[in-house]
Amino acid sequence: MKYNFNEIEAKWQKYWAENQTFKANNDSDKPKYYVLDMFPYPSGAGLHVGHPLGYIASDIYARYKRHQGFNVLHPQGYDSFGLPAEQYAIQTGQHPAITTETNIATYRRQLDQIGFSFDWSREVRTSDPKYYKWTQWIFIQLFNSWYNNDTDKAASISSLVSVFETEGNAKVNAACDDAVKVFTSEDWKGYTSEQQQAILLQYRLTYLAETEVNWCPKLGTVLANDEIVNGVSERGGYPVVRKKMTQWSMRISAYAERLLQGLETIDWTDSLKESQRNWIGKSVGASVVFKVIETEVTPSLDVNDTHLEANRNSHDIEVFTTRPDTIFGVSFMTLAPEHDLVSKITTQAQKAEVDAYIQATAKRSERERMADVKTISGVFTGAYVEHPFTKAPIPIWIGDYVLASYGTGAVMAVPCGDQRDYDFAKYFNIEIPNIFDGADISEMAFTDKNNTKIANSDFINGMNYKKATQRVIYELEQLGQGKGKTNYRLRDAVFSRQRYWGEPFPVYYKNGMPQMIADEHLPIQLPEVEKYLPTETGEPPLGNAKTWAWDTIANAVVENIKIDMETVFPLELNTMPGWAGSSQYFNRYMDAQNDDAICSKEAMNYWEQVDLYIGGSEHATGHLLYARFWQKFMFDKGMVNHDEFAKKLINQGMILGTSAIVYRVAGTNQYVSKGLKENYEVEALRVDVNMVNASDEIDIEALKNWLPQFNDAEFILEDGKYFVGREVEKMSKRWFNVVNPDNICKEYGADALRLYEMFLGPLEQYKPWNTSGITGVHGFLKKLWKLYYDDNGLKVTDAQPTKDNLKTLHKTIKKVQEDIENFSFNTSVSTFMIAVNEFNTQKCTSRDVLQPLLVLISPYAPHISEELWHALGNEASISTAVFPVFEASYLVESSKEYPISFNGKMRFKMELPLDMTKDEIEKAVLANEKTQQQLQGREPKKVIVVPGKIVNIVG
RNA sequence: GCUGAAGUGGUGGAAUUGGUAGACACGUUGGACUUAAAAUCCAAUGGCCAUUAUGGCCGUGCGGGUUCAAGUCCCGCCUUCAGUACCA
Repeated sequence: MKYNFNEIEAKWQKYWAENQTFKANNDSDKPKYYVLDMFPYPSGAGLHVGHPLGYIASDIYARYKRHQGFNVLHPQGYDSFGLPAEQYAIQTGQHPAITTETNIATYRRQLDQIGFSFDWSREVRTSDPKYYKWTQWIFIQLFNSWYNNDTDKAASISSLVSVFETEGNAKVNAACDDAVKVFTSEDWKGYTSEQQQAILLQYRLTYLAETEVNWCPKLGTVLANDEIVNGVSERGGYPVVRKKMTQWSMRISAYAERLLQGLETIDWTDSLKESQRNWIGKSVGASVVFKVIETEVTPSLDVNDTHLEANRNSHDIEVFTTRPDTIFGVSFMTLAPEHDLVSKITTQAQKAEVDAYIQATAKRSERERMADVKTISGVFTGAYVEHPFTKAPIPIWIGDYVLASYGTGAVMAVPCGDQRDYDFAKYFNIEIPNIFDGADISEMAFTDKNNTKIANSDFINGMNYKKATQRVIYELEQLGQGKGKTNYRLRDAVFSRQRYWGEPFPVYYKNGMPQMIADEHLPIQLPEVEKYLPTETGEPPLGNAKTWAWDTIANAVVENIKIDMETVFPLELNTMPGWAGSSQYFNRYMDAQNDDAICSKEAMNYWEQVDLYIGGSEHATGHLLYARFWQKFMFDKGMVNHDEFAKKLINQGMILGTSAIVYRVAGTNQYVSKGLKENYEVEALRVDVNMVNASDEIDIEALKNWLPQFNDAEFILEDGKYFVGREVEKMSKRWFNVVNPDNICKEYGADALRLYEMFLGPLEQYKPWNTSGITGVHGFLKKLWKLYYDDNGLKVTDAQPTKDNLKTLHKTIKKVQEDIENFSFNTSVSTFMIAVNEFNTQKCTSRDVLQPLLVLISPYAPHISEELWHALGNEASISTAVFPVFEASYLVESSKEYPISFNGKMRFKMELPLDMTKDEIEKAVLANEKTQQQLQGREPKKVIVVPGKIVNIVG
């Protein structure tokens, strides 16, 4: 019988689907295990061989856990809202739902042919109204919540309202907008409903606010910080500018500290945790208030602009510093050009110069400002602040090295202790007082805070950094001009997108204030639009919808013409960002068909949280941070029972493409083989890798037919062959280096694909795909097959296994089990190859070892294992089989080949019984002829014997 | 700059955590089978030297160190990749 993999794989895939072999049960007595993949965005290009890498790894683990007796949840779905489908819709008019549906069908076919053990009965699609109903629902819960810093958790907004009604907001310690004003209970009761709603918006966990956003004109939408790479959009690489817009935001900053602390409790990779720590960017220091000296200040200050901070006036400048100990080294103050106070404090004399500077910096895009960090620029405002302790006047400057978006947008400049302040001071000839004992600051600032004592600093002279910091904070508190403060870089996340293909908000507007639609009317479904572009007035695409208004009597979406602002109101035109749908899908899988809740309490109590999550590290500061935020919120609200959603996370690396390059002689249609290209002036062109064989030789006829430009090309050959150059880069259509798993499955089989992807190298690593190597694992599968079948049929017998048979089997069990548990799937493949070779050499036919061998291999190569498993007479699927138990006794040997070393260098080997004592071993080795030969009559100085391992003779 | 990861044959990568470096596979070379190709099988394959079998020397990015023994541990460099960056 021949190994007909195509037939076998189709047969068992059908069997698994029909028998729902991998359906997970929500009420089982077995222990549970939840293995999750990052669900894919179904793009039009389909899967390439790089995509399934992580899925194969998680599938091996899931199948292994099933063999270990766990009830395994291994679901899959689609993150099906997103830009490409919408871009395609704009170009073709095709509804994104249709494209998405087609793409999903392709993905499903491709995934199925690889033989994954997914429980498809729990499939979710983020663009499915049945699913996004719950995304909308969570949005409403966030809207109806605020963050109480005293209890350190989210609480319902109604609890906040009752505090306002009884005592105002003076004692409320909330994560809220900085601009919140103090009011009493009487004030509160006197406010109109709109005023009250406006105040509550400043507390809600999702709120509407005018924010400076990253606007991408080309995409016509705002982008989150993590969607921008090097100043251009991650998708498409278009320029991004800053722009003020009214947007929904998520108050993720409220959770900054808990997101940081939570990292300690989860088993994620260090690099990923570090990325998140950097992104959260905690820094501890102090906030200091500097009072503007009033001489020239324009009198038209807004006296009503009171801040929660006591003692603060509108013409005070608050700064954040991590070095309060250097406060006596302050010689100027720098404000960001965008700082609110700039226009208020600038003197008449400096006004023209300041305005010119602000205009110049505003013109420069963020990108230019980032690229150009060396140029020092700034301008004096003419105003001064008073030093809190010395009362000396300190000049206020503006400089674009200060960022409006970090801290307070103002810094106290200490040129002797900070290099940027130093450079600025040198450039503008500002004084640089030295406050470090013995430090040399003639060339550069002294930034080493741990190796100096403070000098020239009044009450902190002679103190170290730590003591001085404490003292300065204490003194500032006494003055009411500062306090210890922790600052986070993490910004609130903008949650609005001016796109069509995303979750609509369950929000309508009444008197300009947002109103939530009640839970029972969800989902609010995406309306039909005539075109997917922004409207002529610049509104988002939903502005094109004719039926997009909320009738508060009928509780239904109705036609826009019915809007009367009495009972029918306009609906929100923005949609939610890509990360909305992916921030809670892992909980939905636990109970995917539930219409009454995201997940029932019972299901939640059973599955608890994801035990193993496998996905790419590119989501470190996006999805993985937002999902943790939502999970913590849901935990606060008692919807889930863990405040981290994934216990363990592994980042799979990427499989890269190996592009093929031909060299065209400049200005001709001649192509020169790689080895001869040095003799010509050439330009490199990428060609389809599928025309190139394993030795880098290209099929010239195929190339000629590939594109018209090659039809009458001439080739300069080496040894009658044309060799291409190679380049390792991301697999992408534009480099013609995409390898399609469909072709691999057809030619070598899914099992070969699975084994080979694992064999390529460690899971976490980036590695190039090279199709020629697959013959190795393909050959292994054929050998495996031949171990069970020869020309006469099945050759497995009931013969007693030999000692050697058992030794090979148990060696393999031990190694494979260790490998799977350590996620070193690459080395298991080698282990299987060695085992099969050994069984071949042993001429093993014994069912007692060949049957357990199949179970070991089945997580990796499920189809062939299932086929042979049934051929051996088993009725049920191999996935119900128990993983063989390792018995150490089979590996015990009575003797071993000892390496005998001289001065650490191995010289020869010697067979010695393992039960010998140290002394006996030493004696035996010294008595050996070869040892004597090596010693040449000398006495050894020392003999080191490590029983079972090595003998080393020092002489 | 900072943070994280990593440097082992022509290539992908192993090495039981300090104990025979290069498993396994690709590629290459030679051979068998075949009219031929494919497939399959066998042999060789880190470098250098020697050879009648046996052998010898050098080798895990570089330079030191610890140790009977270092790819592995310590110190100091170099390089590559990834993330992040005027963060006060």
